[in-house]
Amino acid sequence: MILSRTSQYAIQALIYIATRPPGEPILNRKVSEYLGVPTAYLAKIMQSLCRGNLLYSYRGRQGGFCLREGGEKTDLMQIITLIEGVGFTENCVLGLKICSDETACPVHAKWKPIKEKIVALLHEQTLERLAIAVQSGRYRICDLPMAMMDEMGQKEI
Amino acid sequence: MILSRTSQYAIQALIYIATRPPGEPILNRKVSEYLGVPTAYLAKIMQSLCRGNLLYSYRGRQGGFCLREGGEKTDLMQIITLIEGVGFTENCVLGLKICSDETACPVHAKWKPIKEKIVALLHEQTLERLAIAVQSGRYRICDLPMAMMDEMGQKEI
DNA sequence: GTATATATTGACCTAATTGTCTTGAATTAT
DNA sequence: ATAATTCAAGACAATTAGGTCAATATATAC
Repeated sequence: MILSRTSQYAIQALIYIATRPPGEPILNRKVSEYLGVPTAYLAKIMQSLCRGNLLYSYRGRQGGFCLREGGEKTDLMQIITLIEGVGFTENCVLGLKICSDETACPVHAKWKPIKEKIVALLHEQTLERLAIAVQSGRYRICDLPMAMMDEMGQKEI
Repeated sequence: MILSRTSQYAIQALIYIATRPPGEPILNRKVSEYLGVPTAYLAKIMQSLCRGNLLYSYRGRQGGFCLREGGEKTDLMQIITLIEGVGFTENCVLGLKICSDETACPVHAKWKPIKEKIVALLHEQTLERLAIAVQSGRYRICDLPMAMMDEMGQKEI
């Protein structure tokens, strides 16, 4: 698996939050129900995202989570780096501790341009773009069919 | 991390075996010492590679492991698929159970061509090519400096 | 045949990841 | 003030990946 489950949940949650009206806190419980991911686990991930300055959190009634100002400009690379660290793209494919342009594993040279493409892709995918894609109805961030998703939305707003 | 440690060990071991004279069994212990990976753990991985028809194993004195006939044509994609299953490239980046060209996550379309490039690269990297690259002395499959690697080689042959 | 060397097997251990639960702190509505 | 609601924090449990060990089966050398 390319991304850890934790990164996947983080990305899904952030895209979902980005599709909601900004400044209006959304509950962790609602996000987890929507995405179908474990509530308590998502809560910890949301905490990391707060500590990583991607989200604001508010306690008490009317509380919840909001994107920070400018948060729509956050891209997937930032999120993944926050959760998994820089090793995600920097480490050697074969696991060598030392693998650079000078002293390389036999895959290094071929892998490098692909890695750069991956990084470029992850950088160009901002929450803003992803949220718009989802709002268009052509793309999904969870496995529930559209009908159920609408239903859940109606019930709560 | 893109590849699991297990896949990394498997690839390193197979490349190393491919650099040795074919038909001459090499000990698991020697491979693990050369690569600097846990002997007992590598033994289990070698077993998987036997069950996956990439290696032959021989017990008793003069025993060890050999590439199967034509094994030099084995490519990295085959090895990874054997160890991690097909999900490695087929699964959705965001972890959705359902994500195809028809019903997709918002990254799917952009990710697809990159994924294809990764798969193509992994397919063109055969043990034969990788072994030649390592034998040229320009590339490494373990973290030991060349001097120590030579030394280990001398001691045993 | 006996001893030695090797892979095989399965049980076991350890660490990391993923997931759960309980308690506490902060905020708001009444 | 009080009660209700929400996030924060840390302990805990379950699962998986990574790693170890001991007993066994098999082959070879002598």
